[in-house]
Amino acid sequence: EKQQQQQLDPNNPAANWIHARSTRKKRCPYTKYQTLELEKEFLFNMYLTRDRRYEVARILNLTERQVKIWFQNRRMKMKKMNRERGSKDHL
Amino acid sequence: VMILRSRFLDARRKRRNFSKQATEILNEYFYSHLSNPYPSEEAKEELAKKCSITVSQVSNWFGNKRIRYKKNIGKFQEEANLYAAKTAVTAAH
DNA sequence: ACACTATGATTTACGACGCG
DNA sequence: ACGCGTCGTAAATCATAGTG
Repeated sequence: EKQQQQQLDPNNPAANWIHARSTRKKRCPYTKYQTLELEKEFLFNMYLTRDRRYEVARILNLTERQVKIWFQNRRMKMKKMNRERGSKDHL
Repeated sequence: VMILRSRFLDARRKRRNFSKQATEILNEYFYSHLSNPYPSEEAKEELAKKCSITVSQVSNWFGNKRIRYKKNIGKFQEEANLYAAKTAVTAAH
């Protein structure tokens, strides 16, 4: 097992908080078209059925996993936007 | 209408750098918790209040700080020493 | 005015954990 | 066990602010 060092020494990188799975896929930004279509689908329904997910993935040339995760992230984004919109809605 | 809406939403990316005092507070926390710079939700709320920014902004700041620090520790060495000395003085009371 | 860098915010992709 | 949900995050990228 890894041994932890002290944080008092400035020379110490103090790094056990270095994660990063080596197998992680590099983030690749989606095209304008892909994003627009995903947004349209999200507007239609925030949650995907298995069939819709398959179709969307096929049409946009993304994996079903990517589409699933995009919707999960999109819901979190909406939640965050609502949270900030609720606390103070002046303007 | 959609255009106006999109412009408004894009305006979220309009930003101002945080105040010197806010950055000071955030850095103090970061360097005094260098072995585990992950503030709890409660700690984030406290930092947000002290810095006059939102909790999301505190999360963004720590996310950016952790990755940028890790990517180039050398570049932050001077800053790290500065805050280490500062907190040492504070601790010495 | 203009590169170039610093910095705050947003976007992909997971790991950890929850629930039915 | 499975499979999809949320939550918090890493890492890359974006967009602008700051600086020389």
